Amino acid sequence: MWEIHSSDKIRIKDIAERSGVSVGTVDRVLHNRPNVSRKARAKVEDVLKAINYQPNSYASALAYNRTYTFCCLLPSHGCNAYWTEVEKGLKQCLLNRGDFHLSLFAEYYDQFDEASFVSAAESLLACRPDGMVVVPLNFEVTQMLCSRLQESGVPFVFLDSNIPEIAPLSFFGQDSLKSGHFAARIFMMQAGAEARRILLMKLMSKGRVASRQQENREVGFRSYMAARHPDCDIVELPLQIGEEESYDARIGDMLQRFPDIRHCITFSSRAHILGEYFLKKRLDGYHLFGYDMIERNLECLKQGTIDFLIAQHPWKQGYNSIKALFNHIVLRKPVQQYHYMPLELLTIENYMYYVADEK
Amino acid sequence: MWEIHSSDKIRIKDIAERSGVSVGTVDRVLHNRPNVSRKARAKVEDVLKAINYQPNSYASALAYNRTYTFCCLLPSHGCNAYWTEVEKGLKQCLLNRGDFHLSLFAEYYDQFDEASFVSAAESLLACRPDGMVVVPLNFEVTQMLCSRLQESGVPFVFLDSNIPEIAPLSFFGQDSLKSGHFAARIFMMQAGAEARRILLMKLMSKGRVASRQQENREVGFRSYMAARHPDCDIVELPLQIGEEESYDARIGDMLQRFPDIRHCITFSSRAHILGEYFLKKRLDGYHLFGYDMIERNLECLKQGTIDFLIAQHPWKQGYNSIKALFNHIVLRKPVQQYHYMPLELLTIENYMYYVADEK
DNA sequence: TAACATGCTGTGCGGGTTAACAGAATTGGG
DNA sequence: CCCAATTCTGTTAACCCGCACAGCATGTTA
Repeated sequence: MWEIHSSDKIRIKDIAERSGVSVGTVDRVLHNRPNVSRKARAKVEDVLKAINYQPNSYASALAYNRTYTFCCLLPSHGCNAYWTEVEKGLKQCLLNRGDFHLSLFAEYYDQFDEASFVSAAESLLACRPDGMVVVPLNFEVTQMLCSRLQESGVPFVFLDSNIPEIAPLSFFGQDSLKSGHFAARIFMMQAGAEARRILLMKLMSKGRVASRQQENREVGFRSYMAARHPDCDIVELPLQIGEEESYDARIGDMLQRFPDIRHCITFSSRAHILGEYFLKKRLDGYHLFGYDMIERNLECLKQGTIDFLIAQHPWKQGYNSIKALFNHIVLRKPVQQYHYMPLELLTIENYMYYVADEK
Repeated sequence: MWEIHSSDKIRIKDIAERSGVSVGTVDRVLHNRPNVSRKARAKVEDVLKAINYQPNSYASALAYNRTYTFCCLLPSHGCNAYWTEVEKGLKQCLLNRGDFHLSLFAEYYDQFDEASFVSAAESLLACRPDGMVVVPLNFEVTQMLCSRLQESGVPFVFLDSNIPEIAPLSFFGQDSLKSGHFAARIFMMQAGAEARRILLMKLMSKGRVASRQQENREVGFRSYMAARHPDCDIVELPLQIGEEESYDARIGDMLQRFPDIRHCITFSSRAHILGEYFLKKRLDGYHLFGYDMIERNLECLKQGTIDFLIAQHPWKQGYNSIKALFNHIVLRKPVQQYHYMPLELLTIENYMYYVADEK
């Protein structure tokens, strides 16, 4: 019925033929070398525009015989499964492009220490990168790094959270506001419109909400609630990172104080703190909504103490960040500016088909 | 903090060095050529196993200088958006591999005419394919084609629906049973446990359910319902393909006959038939659950007459099918046997982040 | 002394890059 | 209008790379 051929690919030789000049002239046009008459340049450019020429990237890389250095600046995370997945994605993308000479350098910063961001950035700049993946901290320090990158013409992409004013080459992450909306829709559908009180667990660090994502999702969530369920009381349960031994008591207190609570939600990736508590205390009848497909959350999902998770596709975020830099810098292909991850809902019925990574 | 290099790649020369033989011997082992002592073969194979050697695919393809022909056998579909997406995925994957010499031939068959399957298969076999993508019809005719492929050692993958007994190289599609489960969970969460009657719209063709997917999803759905909501009455509304002019009357009849129905579901991709009816008649207060992100369903989702869709990722199914054949045949890489698409729930809040395709 | 095993060398695969050079076309000045 | 100087253009060839494969001389074993 139909057929296509990948070798319909256009070579420089074909362009030369179609524009009635020699390969030498085409080459001069492609590389902006001098000694091309206006007439010849126009003819070649016409053909180039008409056929959207994509040079054979392997052959090109082969001939250039150049190495590229990418750097990435991430929050330090220890055993945190989320950032580990991001890292795996970054590395996998690089290794998948093994036919090119690529290097990837990474540095970590402390999310609650601006100075560590600056010094990590400094040591990455010393690598003279051709491109960079940055997980932004606040505007000031991120801006400081990025303006230096822009000065030297080094493209960079933002991962996880965006700062549009700085205008990265590309952004990879989730739309936190919409994510909060979506969570609210599903959460309240389960709770039922008649639910009068719900619990919001917040993961804190040094007195502040532990991540910007958490903050923004909550904003989206609350805007949906204000519009659709204004009478529903949202009880907050803040838990400090580092004070794990106090969690059980604080959760117990809260549930005792508000015995009508049946539905809990968190915008952090640690729904399992509540899930494991329910399991340990053999509490039935609680419903729990959380974020991120990490080991401990998955276990709770299987056990039935977590009902819903929203996946963030950390692996894909990492993979696609490097892919964007590669396409832009090495292949000189155009790159989309915003890449929002899908808002994927995971339950006991469908988690097994959530694909974290493609080989 | 860490660094990796894609050019840590191992070459044949490296293997020769590490196993203490010459490149000639490594070559003989790699290609199962004769004249290699048991001792040398063992040494080389040890190294190969230890480092998981992946030859440079481009260099390899270059040296082979071979062209590969893939064929695909699909149901004919006219303007049907679903299969059009599958086709786009198939083509894109081929074109993305433009540095190799690949051809793709496609033939269509009539889903309700076994003879058309046989004759389409015949004309594809005449192309002497190196690999094939098949959307199975029933066991008999599919088996007939596949046994001939197996005889001549031509690998094939199944797309959309699987026939495990025939043991394809790989399968790409959704787990219909689990999909029905998942749909039931979400659907009944919205309907509420107190719902006593729901409507199930079934798309029919020549007196039979129009697709196997539809059938299997319904099985999954009903098994969940039987277990959790045994008292809920499932009213069926069969609509014949080709009798579109009768739809409105039949829907109207049914809704009048069962005025307590508020929640409707279909396992076909044509939820929009109901959605557009609700819109046209300005009926409010109905809830609708369906499948597939196609134009007309999307419009209903935006208008609010469809609440939920489950996406099937047709583009990815097509893309990954060709990718699997390519990896197996050209790159000689191992291929996973089952590839179930994620069960992704789409709503007005998150549909915009459903990514149909990557460039 | 065969037959087998091994190391070594060389060639081709093929787009893109780059440079060198000869010849053609154009320009500018007398 | 002619003759140089300059600019442009086509041709050619070397090179990038890892892999496939063939040929041959030299070992090694049965």
